[in-house]
Amino acid sequence: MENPNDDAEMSIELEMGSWLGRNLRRATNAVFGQFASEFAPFNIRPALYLALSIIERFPGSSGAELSDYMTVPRANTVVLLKELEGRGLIKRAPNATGRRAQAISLTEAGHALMIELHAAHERHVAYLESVMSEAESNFLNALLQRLWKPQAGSSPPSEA
Amino acid sequence: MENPNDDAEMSIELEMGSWLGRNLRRATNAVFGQFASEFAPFNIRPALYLALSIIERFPGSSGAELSDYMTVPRANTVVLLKELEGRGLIKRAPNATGRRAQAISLTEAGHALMIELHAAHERHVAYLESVMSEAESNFLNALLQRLWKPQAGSSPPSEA
DNA sequence: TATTGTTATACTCTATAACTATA
DNA sequence: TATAGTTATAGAGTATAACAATA
Repeated sequence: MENPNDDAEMSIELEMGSWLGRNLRRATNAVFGQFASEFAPFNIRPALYLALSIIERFPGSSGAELSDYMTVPRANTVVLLKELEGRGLIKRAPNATGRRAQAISLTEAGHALMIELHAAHERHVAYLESVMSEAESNFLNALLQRLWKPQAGSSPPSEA
Repeated sequence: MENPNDDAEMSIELEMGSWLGRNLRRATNAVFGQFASEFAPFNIRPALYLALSIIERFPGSSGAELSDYMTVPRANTVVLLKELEGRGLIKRAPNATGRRAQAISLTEAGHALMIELHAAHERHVAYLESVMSEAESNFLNALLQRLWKPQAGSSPPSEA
């Protein structure tokens, strides 16, 4: 039997209110999957598009700043930057103030690609909008942020 | 500077409505992280707890059935079952109807552990309830399911 | 032939430790 | 000493291909 017990399965889903984590991950994968199908022609993953978008918006940022924007460990952005640089989409110039911090910016090819990526992104957003209303989306985002964003007053004042 | 531009960062988060994917992943990780901290003493990951819970509820299931319940490829449940069996939490008996399908059930140790795991799970749920109300949680779950669950009428009737 | 169990592999993002080079 | 950049490794869940054994 390929669906042993629909009622039972449903009860599993509903009773264990805390399958929230699972629900979250599946939704994540679904959204990323739709994103991937939209961006597949450009071979761009979500993380790459985010990095490119931030670089586009804040050209001249350093890798550490990019990491801050992405709220991701530096070690990870390094890999992204390496890949983007290898593909000729970004360039890293020695910062004016010194040689350590790198001033990252899009190349011409990067700018050109971003035009297409933004279009793909709009299609992705359109898909999401077909699934839920803007009000629902806003509420969803607010609830999600409540789960991971440090809430004001939720942590005691720094002891340092 | 460790937080280069709070306003800019916020604008990134808000303008790109489609950072929903990112928002989802971070929320997922946060929820799983809280789960992990609660289950750390037992060295049980979410997937293991889910598998154990299903086996507890539907003893005698086969691996394929468990895969159906979890909506996960068989290849993955095999690994989970192997780990759980290795830890003495489940047993696999030759099914009465034949030798292929395995009748999976909890061992005594498995049942004993589940008592503690359920308690840990309740603490996890309590945490989630401290973050959002039940109404919000229900709405969140509904929206999430809309993102990944096949919607009624969203796919054409089977052509088979 | 179809299904079950299995192994291996790959992919996503995230996270940590540890090293180098620079300021 | 502190920061930036880097490398390597690991962890979580998910997914696919491919094979053997069984029905």
